[in-house]
Amino acid sequence: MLQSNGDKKNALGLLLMETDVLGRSFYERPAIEVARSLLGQILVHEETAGRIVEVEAYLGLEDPAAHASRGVTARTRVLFGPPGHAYVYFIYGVYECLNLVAEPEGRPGCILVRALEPLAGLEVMRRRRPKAGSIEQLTSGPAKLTMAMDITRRHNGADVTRGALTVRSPRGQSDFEIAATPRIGIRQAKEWPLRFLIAGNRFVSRRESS
DNA sequence: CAATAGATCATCT
DNA sequence: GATGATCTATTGC
Repeated sequence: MLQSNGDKKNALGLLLMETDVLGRSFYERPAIEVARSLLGQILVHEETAGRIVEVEAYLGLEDPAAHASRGVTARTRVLFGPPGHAYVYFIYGVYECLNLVAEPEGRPGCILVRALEPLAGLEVMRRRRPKAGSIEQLTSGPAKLTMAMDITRRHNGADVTRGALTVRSPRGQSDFEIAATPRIGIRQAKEWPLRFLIAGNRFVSRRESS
């Protein structure tokens, strides 16, 4: 969209002016509801920002694909804590993925943020992801977006209703259709339609799915 | 295009 | 000791 350096710096400032940080009550709801509501919201970390276009809901003990399904461990502790906090886990010895904790304290539902539409700090994102050949590839995957926005395990447990890492809501109305599909990359509960995305958006991690 | 292998380590069995 | 909520490069059609 915006091309010059000056404009890009402005892009983040404008974004902050036009959005409000989502509070605790937003997250203190069933995970599926929070997942759908997160679409179209803006993830902000330092000088970078992106619009959430794809998420997955993970439930509790009843969801065999969820990390929380085996109860409280050192890793899953934050999932059982209060909502509105980040759960960042390390996977495949290489990557980190960002989740947002939902549901009232004691219930471990969470939302995996799978793809963003880059809105601010594109220059920085490109530098952090030199292998991305196009803007579409910058943040179109759960580990791509954490790399592009420098979200790491140091954010595990961070409160996203305040501080450096936040989710913000645009004031205007958003108008888009939500598609639901099975979740990606799991072995258990493969068919559950808990992946939600903005229909037709070109920044989602996969075009087609079934 | 689609399929697959390799990277590489925290976490849990 | 095996496995994984992924990405990338490479191979093969």
